[in-house]
Amino acid sequence: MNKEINNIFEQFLQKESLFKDKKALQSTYIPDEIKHRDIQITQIANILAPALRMEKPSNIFVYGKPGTGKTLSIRYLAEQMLTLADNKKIPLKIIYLNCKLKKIADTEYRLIAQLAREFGKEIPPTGLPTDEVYNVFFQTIDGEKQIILLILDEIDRLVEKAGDELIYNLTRVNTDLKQAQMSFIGVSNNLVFSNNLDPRVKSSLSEEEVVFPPYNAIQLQDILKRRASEAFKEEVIEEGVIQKCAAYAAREHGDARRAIDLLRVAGEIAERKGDKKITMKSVDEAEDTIERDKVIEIVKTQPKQFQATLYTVLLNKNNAKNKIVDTGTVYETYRDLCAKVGLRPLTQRRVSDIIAELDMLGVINAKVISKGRFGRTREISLLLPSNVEQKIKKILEEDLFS
DNA sequence: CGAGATTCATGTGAAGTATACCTTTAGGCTTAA
DNA sequence: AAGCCTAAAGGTATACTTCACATGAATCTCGTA
Repeated sequence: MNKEINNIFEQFLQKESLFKDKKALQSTYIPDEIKHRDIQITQIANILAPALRMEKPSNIFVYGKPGTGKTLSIRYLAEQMLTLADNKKIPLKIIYLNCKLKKIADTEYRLIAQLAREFGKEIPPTGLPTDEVYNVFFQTIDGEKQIILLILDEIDRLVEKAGDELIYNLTRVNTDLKQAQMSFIGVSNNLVFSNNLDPRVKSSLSEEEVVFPPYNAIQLQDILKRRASEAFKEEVIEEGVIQKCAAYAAREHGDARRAIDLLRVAGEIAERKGDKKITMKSVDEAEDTIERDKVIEIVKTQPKQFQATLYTVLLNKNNAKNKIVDTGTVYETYRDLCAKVGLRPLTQRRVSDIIAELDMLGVINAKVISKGRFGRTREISLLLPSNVEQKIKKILEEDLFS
């Protein structure tokens, strides 16, 4: 074994970790107690409670900005209900689906297929009629008396891509079900989303509504302190670090997830450097790292064509004087690039859609504007810090030219 | 000078096509009685 | 004759293409003051 590598591991083991339990800062972690969301949690609990008596609860529509504890609260309740149901032998099933995940739940077929899979049915990725998959799903769940809670996270994404008819169909399944009953919990980050919904869909989905307001700085601090005490060992956090994390997040509409990420990454950075304490400086560094890692992760997992499109945007952006490019120039360079790397070029129509999707992912910023006499186009710009941009460029080059 | 027409470059919707994958069906081959 | 395998037929979802029309403000045109 390589001696250097071995050294790294040895050193790592000798170094005393700052963390006691890193899980407490990961996004999947559900704490025993959720702070400052009592009102929302009781509200939802009251609505869902009938499920434990085998009565179908009302459908709920939950909304609030990112990082306001929506997903966390619901998962927490789900967990509680499941343990209770398990003890008392109540046939309760809770399914959680995140609709923004590409290839999982972003079309009608895929959503239903995924649901059926949750119940242990094998559904092929394509080939079956959607009706058929519906049938399989119905029959599976109606096979026994049970209550099903379906949590659709980021439901706005789903509706945007697949239309609201799908939701309407889903909310009406109960009329066809003899034994089982199904309720919906739609979760959305987008506050105005429900206004664009078909009124019928809206009324059936949001029989009840729960709003999650942003946390304020004090609440954020409180949450962070709690998490930190679980995650870190005693005395490893320097004075003011928590406040700083909270302040950063409060600036971004009280996004607790961001605050927690910040703290975790700051801890990781400090640990890697061999520091004994997490300092303010680590937080600053974490601030840079986080955004970068998030975007990089997205970029890496995109299909080749998306990467190629993004790459041409990057190329053009640097040549343009005001850092803004338009669809036409992107498409031209895109074709050149395709020729260079041996990729079959797509039509401008498709590239236009891809640009729109990249915009939705938040990697680029594309706005449709009319330049009067000079036609109309998308003004594409990047909002990433230049070091992130360089890194992405490198990754794309590796991916594309190999 | 100003209202309305024109224009450009691309957005955008609808319909069609290619591909990958599915089930069903029919035929052919093997096997066992 | 029954059973099993394979290949063809017929069907679907998805990503993409093709076609055609929609947009919307800068610019042009032309009638009027």
